[in-house]
Amino acid sequence: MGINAVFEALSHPVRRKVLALLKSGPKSAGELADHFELSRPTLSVHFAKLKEADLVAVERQGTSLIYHLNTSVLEQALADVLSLREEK
Amino acid sequence: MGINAVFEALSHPVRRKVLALLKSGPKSAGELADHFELSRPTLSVHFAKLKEADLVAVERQGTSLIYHLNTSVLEQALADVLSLREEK
DNA sequence: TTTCTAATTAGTGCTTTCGCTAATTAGAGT
DNA sequence: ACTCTAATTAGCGAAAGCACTAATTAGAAA
Repeated sequence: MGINAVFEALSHPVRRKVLALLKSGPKSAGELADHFELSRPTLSVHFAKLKEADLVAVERQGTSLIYHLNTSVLEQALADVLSLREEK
Repeated sequence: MGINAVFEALSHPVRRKVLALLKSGPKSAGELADHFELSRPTLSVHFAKLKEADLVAVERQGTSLIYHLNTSVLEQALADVLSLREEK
């Protein structure tokens, strides 16, 4: 996993937009979903991939799940693109 | 097209390794292929995706095709990751 | 033109991704 | 316990990704 999952996660436009939305601050799943014309379950799967790549962190707040952007992991991916270092 | 193709291209480890190899200078398709345990046709398709994303440029030299890294496009992708700007 | 080498395109099979609807889990409020 | 809302997991079908072998294109050299 690791960097592979990160690039895989970044490969889909919806997931990149989710990250962009989180840049301005943490948001609930529903709040994020309102920015797309996709079903909640579909978005939920996208969230799961971002979480798997550790690009976001989740926190429960009552009945809502709040997603946070994990900036450090994103910046690491960035550094890897810059230097074109490869995993493994 | 555009940024979408770039991130799509970056999503596969083989293609990222190709870019890393090109960092040290232009190389022919065969030269690149020697670094992988994949068939030439398979690699050829990977090259095509990198070309489609404009991450590499190709130049014919006799019977060989020489691939060059297109640094500016790569750095643009990098900038996009940094700022999390989204296309469209 | 024939031949050889370098590389790509065509065609196939398998696996993964992605979207949907339906069903399930989790917490809050009554 | 029941119910409502928020969100995820399960299951399915369509589409795309990836690797292979076989066939094709392009240039160099005889």
